[in-house]
Amino acid sequence: MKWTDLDDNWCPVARTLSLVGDRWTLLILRDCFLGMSRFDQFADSTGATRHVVSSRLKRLVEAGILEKTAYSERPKRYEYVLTEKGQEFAPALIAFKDWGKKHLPVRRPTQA
Amino acid sequence: MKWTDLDDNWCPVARTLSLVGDRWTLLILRDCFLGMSRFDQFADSTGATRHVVSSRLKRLVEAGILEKTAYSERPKRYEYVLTEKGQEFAPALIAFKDWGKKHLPVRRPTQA
DNA sequence: CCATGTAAGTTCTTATTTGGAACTTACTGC
DNA sequence: GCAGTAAGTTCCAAATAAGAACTTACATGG
Repeated sequence: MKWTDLDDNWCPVARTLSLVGDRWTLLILRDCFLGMSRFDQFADSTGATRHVVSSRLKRLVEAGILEKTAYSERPKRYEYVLTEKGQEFAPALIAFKDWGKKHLPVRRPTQA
Repeated sequence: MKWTDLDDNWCPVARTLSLVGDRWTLLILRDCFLGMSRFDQFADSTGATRHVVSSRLKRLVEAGILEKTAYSERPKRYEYVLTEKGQEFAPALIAFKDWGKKHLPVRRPTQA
């Protein structure tokens, strides 16, 4: 069975993950919650390749989780913003954050 | 940057996802919460291939999220059970379940 | 008009992961 | 010895990801 076959699975967790469960997707959503909205911000912050960021953003927009809007007409420039639907991923990200803080403390001090 | 480089990332969400963010992992954890504990149960329920299930279980045991115990000595047979650490993924899975129920209603009736 | 810069992708090649199915091991029972 | 059970392992093909360069559409300055 393929991962993409999960979109109409009996289980809501599976249906959700079929949208956001590929690598880097949830980290892009994290960045949106942190206030980022530009393509290069996502690429720099997550560390994913530009192609993957592009592919993930397209998927998230198609799913109605992010909204792609132009913030400049000439030249055409876009930003990606969480929709209300997207805002509702907050509990999941908070849960992962709490888990990571408790169980995976940073072993060395963070550098800028 | 590779996905596996995230294990000592500044962000706890990233560190968490470096453990559980690969395809099928969270669905295996879902199955554990549902009471499943055997290898074939995970393979049948998730739909992932046996190789992927094996690889994911190994990773989860290494991370201390699941515990692999023998429930039979002859022949040697194993089951996988959530540790306390693993139990603490419940909020994340509940969040995805809630999101999926609200935003991705099943379009056709589920069959047995 | 040309060069440079910016932002957002797109393309191409290589490396890695996943999908699929068969196979292997260690037992039990007949 | 064969069939069955449970838990993996192996191999090959397909898909995805990593990495880096390239392209497009603008603006600006000389």
